[in-house]
Amino acid sequence: MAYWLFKSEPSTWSWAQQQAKGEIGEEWDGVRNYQARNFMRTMKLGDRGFFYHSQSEKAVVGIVEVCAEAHPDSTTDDDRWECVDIKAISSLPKPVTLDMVKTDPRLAEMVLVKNSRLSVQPVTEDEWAIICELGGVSTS
DNA sequence: GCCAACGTTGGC
DNA sequence: GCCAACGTTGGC
Repeated sequence: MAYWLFKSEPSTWSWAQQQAKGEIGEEWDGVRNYQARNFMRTMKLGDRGFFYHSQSEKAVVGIVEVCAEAHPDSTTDDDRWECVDIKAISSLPKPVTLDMVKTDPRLAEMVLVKNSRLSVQPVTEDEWAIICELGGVSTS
């Protein structure tokens, strides 16, 4: 299984809105960046991801699961753009802030730190475990 | 609200 | 195919 990170401005699409969608999940649409799209194309059903709030909050706030593999983005007629669907799994007991990520030397190589503008990013298994630990989530 | 970093676009 | 101009993003 692969791990990812989905970034969103809370004012555009928040974790609360994502959670309200429940089991049905929601299209991760609106991505207009080739790198981000390419990552979504490689995602498989059941892959896990972090939900990150950018701008004011700057913290990983929840865990999501890919519930539909890449398909055309319904918000555009441009067939270059595809997206996956994701559903909320659980909130982090303790949100992991960007500050905490930057402070932890084990997370220095995270894409979140290295390329903060990329809206869909891969996360390594190690990084996944560390952020779960910092967030108070059991990884079992 | 500013600005740096980055990606995309379009003219040549 | 290169590169300058422009737009967008996101941290501060």
